[in-house]
Amino acid sequence: MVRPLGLPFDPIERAGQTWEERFGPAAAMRAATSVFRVQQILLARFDEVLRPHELTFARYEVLVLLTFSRTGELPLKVIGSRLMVHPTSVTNAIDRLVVAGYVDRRPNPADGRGVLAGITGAGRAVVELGTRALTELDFGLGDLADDDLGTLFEVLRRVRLGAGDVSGADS
Amino acid sequence: MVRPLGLPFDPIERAGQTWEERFGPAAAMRAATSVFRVQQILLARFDEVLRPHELTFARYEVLVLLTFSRTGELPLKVIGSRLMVHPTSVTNAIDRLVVAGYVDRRPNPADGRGVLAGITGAGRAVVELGTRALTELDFGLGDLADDDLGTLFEVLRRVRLGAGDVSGADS
DNA sequence: CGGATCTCAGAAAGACTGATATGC
DNA sequence: CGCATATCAGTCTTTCTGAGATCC
Repeated sequence: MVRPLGLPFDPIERAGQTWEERFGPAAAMRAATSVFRVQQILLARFDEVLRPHELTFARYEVLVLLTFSRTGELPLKVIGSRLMVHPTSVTNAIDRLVVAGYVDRRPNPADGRGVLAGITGAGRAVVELGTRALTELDFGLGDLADDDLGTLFEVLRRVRLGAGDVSGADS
Repeated sequence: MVRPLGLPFDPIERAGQTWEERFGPAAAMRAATSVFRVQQILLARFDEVLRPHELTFARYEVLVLLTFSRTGELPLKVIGSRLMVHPTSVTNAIDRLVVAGYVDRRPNPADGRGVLAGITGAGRAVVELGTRALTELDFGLGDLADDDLGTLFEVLRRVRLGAGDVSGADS
């Protein structure tokens, strides 16, 4: 749980004011800082409700991705690409999911170098529980109206597209 | 630097589609996931331009806060509160800033238990460099118009307020 | 005294580098 | 052969818990 600050003022707004006096326009600084703070708040909320299920949010995402595939298994390579995490982080996450019994490793019949992560019955069960917990939590965004959720997604998507999250058309 | 994915589709949008088929409304999930991804992108950009100055973004924030105080020094307690980080994280960050020569520790004359972190001349110089680098980078948000920056800040502020970032009035 | 401030030891997670075995 | 796919060892950063020293 993130400690509520309970400050008598908004620290980001306060910093923005001083910033404008010293350095100039602060709109980008305030927005970027807000992204950091909100990410911290959301991650703390997610990990809190997932901890009883022996999951972190990162590991939960892996399981969701596996349930989304037709066969319940995916090459580690694909997992890393979709979730945008480092290859060694994937190996690490899968290690822990295997220990928890939520996933197992299988050789990739289509590629002798590759490894498939396959979700187990226990994995499918825990995804249900985690999803219910996160949904009840409104993904930490219960203070936002549907309009705001859509706006937030669209604005952030512009940043992601600029970073090369997507190359081609489609979308 | 965050690896551009170059996927032929938007992985978050794709996940959102499957989510709606399986679990229901996906607006909150898409927005939350976007916050995580954009935070990752911004942090990578920031650390990249700050690394030559022996700074991480977290440490840069500490230095900025110090330059914003009249005397150039603040109790560690206040730093943690403003930047919303754990006390031990503050101790750790200050340790490294001291080693880099950007900060020194001073006893707090007003409170024998407390410690003040004071910025040095080298610290003030490096803040200038870091600020210039981040400003040139538009804080990673160069793809957004001023309207978008304001919208992003406002929407995220609603989330922060709900989390207790601010208790009283003012704002 | 109870409570606040800070430090330390230790654990955990994730991100990353560099090297390696294996197979395309 | 060069290249891709893991994995491993090890480092780094941040976060957190629990304990303690110090002082209000």
